[in-house]
Amino acid sequence: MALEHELGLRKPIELLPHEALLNIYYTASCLKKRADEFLRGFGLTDVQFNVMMLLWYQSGPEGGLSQAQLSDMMLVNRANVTSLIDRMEKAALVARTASPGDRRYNIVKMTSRGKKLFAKVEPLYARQVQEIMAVFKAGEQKRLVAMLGRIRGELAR
Amino acid sequence: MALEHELGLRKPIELLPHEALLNIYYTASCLKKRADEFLRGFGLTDVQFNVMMLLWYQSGPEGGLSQAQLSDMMLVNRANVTSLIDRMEKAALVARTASPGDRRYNIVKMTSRGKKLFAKVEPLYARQVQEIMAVFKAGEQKRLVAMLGRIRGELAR
DNA sequence: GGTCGATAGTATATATATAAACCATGTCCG
DNA sequence: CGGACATGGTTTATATATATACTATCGACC
Repeated sequence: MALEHELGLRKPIELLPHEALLNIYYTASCLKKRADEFLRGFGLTDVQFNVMMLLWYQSGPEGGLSQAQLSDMMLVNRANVTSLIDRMEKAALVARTASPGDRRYNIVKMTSRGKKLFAKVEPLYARQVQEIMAVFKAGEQKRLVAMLGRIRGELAR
Repeated sequence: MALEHELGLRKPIELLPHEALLNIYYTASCLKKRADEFLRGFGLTDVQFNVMMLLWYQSGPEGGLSQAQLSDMMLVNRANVTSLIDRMEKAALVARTASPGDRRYNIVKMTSRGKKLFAKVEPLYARQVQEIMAVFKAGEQKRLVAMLGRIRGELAR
């Protein structure tokens, strides 16, 4: 459906480039809401789940990631990661451990509770993602990925 | 560029549907950051500018929009609009006015300062949007809009 | 070997978002 | 009429985000 109707606008969006931009923006917002709603049932937020996904799939040789690495991989300010990890540590999902060589770093690792929860939730999450994205054939998904990559490339210039 | 490299991931994103989802999510995030950066120069946030755009282009016969209408058009909780309009009112960008017929409503209207600022900023903003989206021809932009609409349609089911 | 600059994490102030509970007002229907 | 229900706005608690300034640590270089 057209964004114009979904938002209940009285008048159409005038410029096509702006309509395209708003489509990206609001589609991301809808996807986030859906993910949050699904994950709330497990006591997680989408951001916290993303941290767990990064720790699960992207951990380095020390068995975790530093807060700075997490902030890079999430495109957020590193100040943000402090409170995020505080909350996740309080929920016993992750733990800060000292880095052996360099005392500036915290290595964030998943706890066994975190791992157990992630192992349970992740397949259900992946299934949802696949169901939603099944509106596209693989070729279309690749085309979408390529288009969005071009926009980010333009933004980075 | 591929998301994998932009985020500095050690391993590729395994599932294409998930890669597509993350592309939407991070592209929106990059667009938001860019808009915020541009608008900060005028003392605005992207959300506040969006409110002004809605008030400018979508105002009803009373010359404004209610907070509930704004929340619908922005896909946010109406609780959120209270503090947003508080801040914008403090900055003298908008004003709450009483609705003639129904005392439950606030009609939010732009102040003359708000209108003057918007009239100055909007053309510059529109130009930026057009420059960024100029990586696509009009036909591609339409295809992108259609694809994203299909995803939201799937989410709404 | 001590100072300088870079890097990691934290603290603070502020903006945006949600959910949930609440009050005031409108509407509808028996 | 009057109670039930719906709607608009606010409040509160909580989560996420930014910018900025601060501390601790590390490395490099004279």
